[in-house]
Amino acid sequence: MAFSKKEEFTKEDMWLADIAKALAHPARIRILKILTSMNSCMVGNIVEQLPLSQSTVSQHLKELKRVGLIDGEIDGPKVCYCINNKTLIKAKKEMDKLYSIICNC
Amino acid sequence: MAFSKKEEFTKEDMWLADIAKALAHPARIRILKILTSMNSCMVGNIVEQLPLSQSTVSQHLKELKRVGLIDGEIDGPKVCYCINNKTLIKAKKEMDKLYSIICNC
DNA sequence: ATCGTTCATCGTAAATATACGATATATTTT
DNA sequence: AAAATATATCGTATATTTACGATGAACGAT
Repeated sequence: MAFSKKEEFTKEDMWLADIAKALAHPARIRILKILTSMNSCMVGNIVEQLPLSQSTVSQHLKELKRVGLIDGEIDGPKVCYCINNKTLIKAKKEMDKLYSIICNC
Repeated sequence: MAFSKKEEFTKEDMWLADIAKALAHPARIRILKILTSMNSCMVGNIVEQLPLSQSTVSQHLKELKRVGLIDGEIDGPKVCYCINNKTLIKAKKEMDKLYSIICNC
């Protein structure tokens, strides 16, 4: 491959594709749901609810954070993750825009 | 890695993650838009509008077809691709469901 | 100061994705 | 039957993703 051609598309399509990529693993969808349902947002509590190791969960959290779907706030030795509503609302808006273009929904 | 743990999640989360995966490349988002905007749906016409080779576009079409977002109908030596509205509507519905759970949108 | 807790990062291995040219297949045209 | 056209698939190379254990860094408690 040598290099990716992803850059040769519109910023809009690239952004949406990147959001989709962040959602492209059931663990990450699950994590978003967990973050919503729990009062606590500690990594440990998330790990408990997933069939994955702590390091793997940490990587998934990193990917969600990369696109801005979640934020992590350091709280002593712990880290408290939470949904970033602003990004999520933008994602929903862009997603709806795509659907309105390509579909009769 | 040796094996994937994707199977250890709910069918719902797996399905949505798989749809997201299909949308996780700007070329595939572009293809969906092209299929909507054009009367013709020949592969050749799609290739013309993308900075990618014919074989690469063919692979992207295969991925979209895999999850049922598009259908391909053989028409002589050509293949006519089109959006599968049924899958798209289901995808939108499931996507909205996710957003309603995790977001105040 | 050391210890336990919490989490990220490093190193590593296997799987999957992305991209292309070359080739194969199928059909239409000549 | 041969040539042209349209597309899929194969082979291949590189990049990225997924997963884990081990290690490291930061903090609070002892």
